[in-house]
Amino acid sequence: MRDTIDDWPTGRLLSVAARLVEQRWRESLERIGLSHAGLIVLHLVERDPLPLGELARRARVTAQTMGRTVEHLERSGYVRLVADPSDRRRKLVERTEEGGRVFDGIGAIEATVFPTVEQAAVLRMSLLQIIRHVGGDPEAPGPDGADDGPARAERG
Amino acid sequence: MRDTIDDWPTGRLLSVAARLVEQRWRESLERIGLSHAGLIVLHLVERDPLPLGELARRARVTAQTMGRTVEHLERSGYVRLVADPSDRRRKLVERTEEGGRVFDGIGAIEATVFPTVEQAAVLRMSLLQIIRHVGGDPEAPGPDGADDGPARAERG
DNA sequence: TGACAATGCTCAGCAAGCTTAGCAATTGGA
DNA sequence: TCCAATTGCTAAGCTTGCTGAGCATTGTCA
Repeated sequence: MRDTIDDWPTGRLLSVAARLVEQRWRESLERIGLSHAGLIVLHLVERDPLPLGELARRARVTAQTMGRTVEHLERSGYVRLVADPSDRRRKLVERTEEGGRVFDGIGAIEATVFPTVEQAAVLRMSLLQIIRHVGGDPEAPGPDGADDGPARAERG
Repeated sequence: MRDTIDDWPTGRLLSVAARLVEQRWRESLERIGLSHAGLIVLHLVERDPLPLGELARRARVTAQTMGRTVEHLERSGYVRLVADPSDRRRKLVERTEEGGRVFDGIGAIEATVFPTVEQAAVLRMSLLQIIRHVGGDPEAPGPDGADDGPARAERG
């Protein structure tokens, strides 16, 4: 009875699948100096600049992690940090032209990176359920401010 | 039109969901000095000791990463490293009694950590599809040796 | 047998999660 | 007005992914 992955708990399958897909992304992204985390940021600031903390909330990571990811993006020239005149504690993250070009070119390969699954819609729905259940819903505050609930700080 | 997570690509949802679930695990595991990665190892060596490389293949991580995870487990006293007399390059990873006790106590909380999803069976099937598609099937060699395919080295 | 390739593991270094601790700016109440 | 709490971000340190490089052992073949 050779141990087989079919018996693994779902949480473990989730971790492994996510890691493998992220790795596959890395293979596509590394040649343009972008990471999967950076890709998410470029996506989030597609329309308007956002403060660092708001980015963190939306991506469900801590402000510290987001700070470092943005720092790398900035070094690559894909985003720019702008001081918020209305609140000097804040730094707004803004996409550069180069960042926009790179991001727009990526949409095409998105389909080739993520493998085809039979019941994709159900998969999406399940993942959203998990995220909502475990991670809360940090999108309530809205893009123009961050006055509402903390992202996932209810455990600190 | 406030940006909402529902529009995110599935790969990104997968990453976020996996991370959130892993964090929840950490909250339960940290008080006993165990990590999610360590938990997987304790699971894999439940029956018999396995060489480090075989563990890496089954968990779909690199040998270096597995080496470090096992090192931490060893420091916590949950596994033991035994030299393989038949191949002195190898180190067999073996669960200690303490490791067995801890692992057995964890099964109970497994259900409380992973949230309930409506179509759990479809979710599992989808995750397995992704893993098989992206990560290959490194379980072919069998537990008593590692003579077959490399885990995910076809890209090196 | 002796040289070369393959295998198993380790070391060093990077990215991206996390935590705790801390500084600066803003807000709010006495 | 002024002090204290809150908020936004940074610093330092840990784990776990990764890569590339390197050492020891084993296997293979001339």
